[in-house]
Amino acid sequence: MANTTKVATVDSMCCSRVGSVDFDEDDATELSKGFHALADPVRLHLLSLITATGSQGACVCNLVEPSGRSQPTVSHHLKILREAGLVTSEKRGTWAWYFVQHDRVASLRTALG
Amino acid sequence: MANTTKVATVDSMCCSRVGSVDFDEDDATELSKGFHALADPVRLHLLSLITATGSQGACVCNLVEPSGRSQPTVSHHLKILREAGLVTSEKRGTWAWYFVQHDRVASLRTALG
DNA sequence: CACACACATCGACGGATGTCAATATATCTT
DNA sequence: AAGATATATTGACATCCGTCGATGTGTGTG
Repeated sequence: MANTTKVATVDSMCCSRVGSVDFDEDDATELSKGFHALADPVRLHLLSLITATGSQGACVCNLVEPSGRSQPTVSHHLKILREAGLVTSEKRGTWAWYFVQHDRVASLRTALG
Repeated sequence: MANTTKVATVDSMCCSRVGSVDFDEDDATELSKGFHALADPVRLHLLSLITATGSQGACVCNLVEPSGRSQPTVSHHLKILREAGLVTSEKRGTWAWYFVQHDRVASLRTALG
């Protein structure tokens, strides 16, 4: 109980854990943005494909076909994952590479328990 | 890698972990339902309030006012949490009590890493 | 039985979301 | 410079979602 105060929560990311006494509407709003990004099967599949590459990252050109969606749709979902902080991207020539932001994933996991 | 086969995943709940080689569209669809239930600040707040009661559970009558929403809206969100398997409910006289389904929460946490 | 109370369901509304075709932008190749 | 390739953006559309007021349902109380 000692390190559950607002002040003690680190890294600007987030939050009090769900179930904590000081888990308030602001925490809920912040957290819900992260879970919202995970609340779509295409995005979860994309995140899984990117995660499976380890630190190497995934090229968009290798994500479109396995996702079963059009290229613009994949681009749209990757943008949502990026804006939620779950992935980062890097342009390499013509290609775009995506990487998992493990810290953010971990913060969501931690908030659940 | 030895216990990541489909067969080895336990408890009917779910799933291969995100990033696992055999995390497929079906896993993504199943998981996304769980995260969808968490993708709303009101539902996260409700879940937190219920979690904070421990094994005692929370009466709906104690959830409406802190949520800042109308009673029908709270009832709507509780239904979504229930259908996602994150909470259970029990009628006691005129009141309805809600309890966290810790197994389900844990399965979502586990799927994240 | 009649009334009050707690909760669920229904109906409606505005706004958000997932999807794709078309188009724009940027980079590489010849 | 011209074309080819990879990705992002735009626009349109159907569907889904959160919200509330009104109403339904079941339970306890006088």
